[in-house]
Amino acid sequence: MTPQEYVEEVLQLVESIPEGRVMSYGAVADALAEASGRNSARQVGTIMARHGGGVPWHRVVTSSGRMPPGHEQEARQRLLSEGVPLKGDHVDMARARWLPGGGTDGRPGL
DNA sequence: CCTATGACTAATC
DNA sequence: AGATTAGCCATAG
Repeated sequence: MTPQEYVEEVLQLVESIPEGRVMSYGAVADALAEASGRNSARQVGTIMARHGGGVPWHRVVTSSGRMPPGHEQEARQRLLSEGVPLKGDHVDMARARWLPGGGTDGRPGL
């Protein structure tokens, strides 16, 4: 698994995130750990910073629901437009968190 | 090989 | 709830 292939995997997963849902960097890293062998939230963040253009990067936030520095306003706008549950200036991770392969919405209970 | 860095995370204060 | 600290880990020099 070359670094660029890992990047492709990350981008692919990010694109698979449905509207109104988000994933944390750690979740992305964890989900791709199976397909890539590595896992680290920082890695995913760095990859998004470099290659995040072209995918709905705003659907990827920190575990606290914070948005990438320098794009807070941008991300907030997009998330709001897509119906992502926001909690003031950050994403309501309790509701917006999404996991791949969870079916159509992946939301357990609630 | 060692050091520095970063769109992270979790624990404390 | 915001700020700080320490841990983590791959990439780049």
